[in-house]
Amino acid sequence: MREYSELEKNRIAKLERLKAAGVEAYPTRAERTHTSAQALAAYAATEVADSHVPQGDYTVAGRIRAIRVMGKSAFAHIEDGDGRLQLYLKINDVGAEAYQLFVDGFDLGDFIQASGGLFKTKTGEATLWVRSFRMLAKAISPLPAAKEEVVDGEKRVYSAFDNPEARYRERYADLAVNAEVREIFRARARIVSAIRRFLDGNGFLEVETPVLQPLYGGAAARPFTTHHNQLKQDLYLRISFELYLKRLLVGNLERVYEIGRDFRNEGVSFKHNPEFTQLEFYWAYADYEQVMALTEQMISTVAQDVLGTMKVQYQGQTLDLTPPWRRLTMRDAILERSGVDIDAGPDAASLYALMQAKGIKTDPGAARGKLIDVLLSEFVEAHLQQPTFIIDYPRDISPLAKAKPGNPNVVERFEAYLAGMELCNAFTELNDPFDQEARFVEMGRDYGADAEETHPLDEDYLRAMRYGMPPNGGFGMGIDRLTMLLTDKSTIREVLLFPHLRQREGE
RNA sequence: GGGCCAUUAGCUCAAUUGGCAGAGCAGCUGACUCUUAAUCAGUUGGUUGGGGGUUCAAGUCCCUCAUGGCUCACCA
Repeated sequence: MREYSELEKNRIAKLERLKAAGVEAYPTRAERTHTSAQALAAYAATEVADSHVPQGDYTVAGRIRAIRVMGKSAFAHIEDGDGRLQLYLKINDVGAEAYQLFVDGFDLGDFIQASGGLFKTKTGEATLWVRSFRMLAKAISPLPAAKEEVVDGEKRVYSAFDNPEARYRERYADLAVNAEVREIFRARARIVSAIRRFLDGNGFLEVETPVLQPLYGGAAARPFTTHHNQLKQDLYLRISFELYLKRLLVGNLERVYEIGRDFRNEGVSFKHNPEFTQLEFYWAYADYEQVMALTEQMISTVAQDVLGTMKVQYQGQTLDLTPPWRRLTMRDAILERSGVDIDAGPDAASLYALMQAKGIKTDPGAARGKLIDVLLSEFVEAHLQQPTFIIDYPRDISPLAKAKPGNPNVVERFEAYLAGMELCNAFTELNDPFDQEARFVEMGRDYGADAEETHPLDEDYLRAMRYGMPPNGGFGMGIDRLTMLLTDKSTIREVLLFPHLRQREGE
């Protein structure tokens, strides 16, 4: 049973009074001739003899963010999608009845439409001298911010709404009250659109592949499971797009990409959300060197488009995205930071022994790829602040990547790191159906003890590959993480409109 | 899943050694026809996250549950 707070009861009473006075509190239509920014720009461009006399005819609409009543006149600030505008209401100009209605019936958070001319107050703020106004939508619940004003071009916030849990649970209120939060999502949209422009401009075709899949694959992650009732078939929410996009290369689509949602049934952290937005592209006749070059070009171009610079401020440091980025083999990276030469440990047992000798604690049963992963995340990642490509990964943790010619234990794969965080993952794609099948089987053996990490053998994918798949380079990147980097946010939740939170009791 | 921390009015936060739960803003009443954190006077608002315990007395100490934050683990 919903219970209204004292403040909400007040507003409901006001709503009743407005209705009694014949005011429609939720009219069907609104009118607007100018946004706040358009009105201010139009006024600024107007020749004005006496700035204290209202000029022009503007109708604006927005949410009331501040009200200052001084007896028989009142000031208010409204906020719309473009910014803020001050309103000035005077009893002589709007009429006693309407004026009283405003003072008694309008609250912070209400949507209002107002018409009049613009003038400058004696403190110099361009302000709408209201001739008429009306309610567009009455707010029943008070917005969770007490006060917020722009003074001397500087924003001052009082009692800001900044409790993270409340902000994420009631993101609508967060957005309504915190303009800088709206800005994050505008930036996010510009990032996605810049990526599309870049890939489209490079001859890539945007495609859409199934989210509901009979088999999951393309990454090592636990899937969400669902069920199709009529077909009586269990389905998985995809954990990656990879195997479907590469089927398209078999179909002679040479450059494809998809931007969409992946789902991974795993832990939630500052850089993991159960669903996240992924970009993957596949590029026929290219290898990982070409993909690397395209990657640094794409990300630096996006930064330039969105931020106007390739030197990005992130958590107090400057990340320079200007190509070319540093390239470092995984072996050298690990050797440099931990003193362990992974080439000297060609199998799990010998590598484990090397790590033991250095006093590095690990799980003795771990596969070689896992051990390398430990070395990388423990010794190297934190040092990879400036953009760096870590290249040439061990074969046994890369079942979809092609081996480096002359070195069967190493595959042509890279990951880009920025601010100590993995940003993207790419490789020269494996296109040999026999090798691919062997890898699938191998994965089943290496991780067989843990059924959840077993990579299911995708027979249809192998069938596709047997029709012939051109040599190609593939790429995957989390859009959320790129957005974190470009908006200077330290957690993924800040760049997701509705991050996953545990359900509250009773909801 | 583990560890640490947090949860007090609509919002942001106080509350000494366990000793009458407070402030600012918002709200309400009144004054005020160029204010901008408007100002001035008055005033309402609390199951201190839920449950249990110790105590003459618990926001404060103990147990437990819930949610969140940070962190570790997990995450080719």
